[in-house]
Amino acid sequence: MSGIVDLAASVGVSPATVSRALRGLPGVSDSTREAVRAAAVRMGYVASPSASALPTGRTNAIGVLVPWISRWFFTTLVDGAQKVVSEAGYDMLLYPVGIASGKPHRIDTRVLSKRVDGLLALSVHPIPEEQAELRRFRSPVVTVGPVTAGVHSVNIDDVFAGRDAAEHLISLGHTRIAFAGGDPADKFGFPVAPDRYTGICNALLAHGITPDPRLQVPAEFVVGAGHLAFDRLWDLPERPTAIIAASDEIAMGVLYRAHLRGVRVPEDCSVMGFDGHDMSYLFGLTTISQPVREQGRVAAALLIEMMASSAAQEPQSITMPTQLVVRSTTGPA
Amino acid sequence: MSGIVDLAASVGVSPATVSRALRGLPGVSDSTREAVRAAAVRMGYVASPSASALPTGRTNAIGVLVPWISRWFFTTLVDGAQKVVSEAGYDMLLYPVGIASGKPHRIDTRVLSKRVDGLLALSVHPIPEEQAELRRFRSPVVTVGPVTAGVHSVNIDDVFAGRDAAEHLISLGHTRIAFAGGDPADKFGFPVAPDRYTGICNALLAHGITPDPRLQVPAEFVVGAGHLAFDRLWDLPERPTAIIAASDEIAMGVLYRAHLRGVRVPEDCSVMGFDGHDMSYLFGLTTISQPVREQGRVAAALLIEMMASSAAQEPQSITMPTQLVVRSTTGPA
DNA sequence: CTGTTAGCGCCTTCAG
DNA sequence: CTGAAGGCGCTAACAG
Repeated sequence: MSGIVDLAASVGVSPATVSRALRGLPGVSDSTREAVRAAAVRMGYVASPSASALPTGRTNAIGVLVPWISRWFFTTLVDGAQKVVSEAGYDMLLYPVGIASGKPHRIDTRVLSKRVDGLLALSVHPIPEEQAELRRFRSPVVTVGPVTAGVHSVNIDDVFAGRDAAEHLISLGHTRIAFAGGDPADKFGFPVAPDRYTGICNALLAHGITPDPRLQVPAEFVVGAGHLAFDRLWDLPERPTAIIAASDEIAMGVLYRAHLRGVRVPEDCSVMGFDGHDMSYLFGLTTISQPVREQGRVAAALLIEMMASSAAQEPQSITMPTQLVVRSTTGPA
Repeated sequence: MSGIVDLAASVGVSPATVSRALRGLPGVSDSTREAVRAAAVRMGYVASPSASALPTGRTNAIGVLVPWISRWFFTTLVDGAQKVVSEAGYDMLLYPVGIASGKPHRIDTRVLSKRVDGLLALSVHPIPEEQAELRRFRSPVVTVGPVTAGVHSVNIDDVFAGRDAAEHLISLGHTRIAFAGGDPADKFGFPVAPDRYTGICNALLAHGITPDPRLQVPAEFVVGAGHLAFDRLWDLPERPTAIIAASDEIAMGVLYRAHLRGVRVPEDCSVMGFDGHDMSYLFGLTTISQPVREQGRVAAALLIEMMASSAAQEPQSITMPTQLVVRSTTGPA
């Protein structure tokens, strides 16, 4: 375990010079710098991040707050961010947050701010405690998903996306359009599914169709939730002619269950989802796709830019476009 | 940003006492400990990891080397490991490794060993440089997947799994059994797909069937690779009656392509995969399932146990069971 | 261009 | 049970 002192001694310079040489700081002659570099490689020396974090106050790492790392949406965001982060020379700390256990993010600003130079918070819940905690964070913060006032964010327009989905079905002649999504037990007001539903309702109303509340059934963002949602909708006295699921994963569950019950898609019922899941094409699923990996990249890039320029910027909200992808699960009413 | 000195002053004790009190070390009176704790909470004090890493040499973090975070297998491993890691109070650093770019792991032992107390290496390639680097690592290392001599590992028996898959098809009367997997361009000898194929061949031979090399077509571990693989197999003069894909994802691609070309599964051709992907049931996919999340948990637990007990243990290899899951994509020949 | 001198914030002997 | 002193490995301000 050679330290900076050993290296300095072996080259015949002071530790300070080694530090300057290796970090590319000015004020070192080319020959000295080269000698130091060569010796560092030869001895396998790398500065200890912990040790240099002390005087500089910079850890050279960013933290990522993730609710469910195993869900496609988050995995893909992290994947997008990771490339940018590692290319910028930062390490990435992954922090699970407690939504999975029915509780919202548990952001412990104190430890975190001593561990990382910046924070990427995915799908932050719009509850005051959580948002306040995020704003209290001393280093730059970027969120992906629901907007937190005073914090930079990358997102899509869920209301618009919902409208687009409904417009597609309406143009196919559907009027009894159901929605599978939203969680009545959610005490934290996570807005994604509700926003998408709002967009749907807006579109219906704009076409003179009154939204039927019975056609809205709850569903978490998992495949399994689609099974139950389909059953509830299909057992209704007046069935829908089309189902919009709050995510592609839910839609996949809907399709599965429909198939099992002998319901033909799209002849008996159209189905569509949101997100543009990598596998949705396997099901021929019509969807409102969003650039998930790209959002991860953009958020990470913004974060890194903020960390570089210490000047505090006006919080900005970057909204990325969504796109209707028509496949074979939607058809005429 | 209150430090340990401020806290100590506010309680009226020395920094040393604060340190002992907060870390639960013996030699502090209950009353003092409580007073310190209360003050810490009140002032929002948490010890800086960087600062305490310096004297102790422990960073309180573990590193995870991941080739492709967005692939289901790795995501699920990380998910399993994460719970264990965070519950043990460690932070998790995610390191992308360069396999994606056609290069093997680039393990920079030097930085890493100053950043983390332990390493979880997923799907390490069996090339000497990489394995040597892993063994050189000073802190505990656990791998998941291919075994590295001298390093603890968690894995499954891929040869056995392959044999099981083939046995299932043979028992259904199949003799022309194809395999979609393996990468001829792989210069690093990643053994998973080859091992599975070896198991298949063993089973065939045990039943007096000579493996036909033309029935083995390459496929990376992605859905898209299944398309091409199916086409190549189905355009053969003598078609197979069953296809074993090296992973469920490849199998999904095979199914998609088969469906597109009007090939009925399993009437015209049986299809099965490996891994037990969360979504494989949606396709009725028969598979050899492995406990992926559990492997992540077990590997993380082993790693943490090693970090706790400084005593070096004999490297062990934990092999987890696989299981045939019969669904509807396999049937009589 | 380079070395010297102080810390960064915490932990850990060793006294008391 | 508690405090004082020294050091972990590196960086930063100041000399030279």
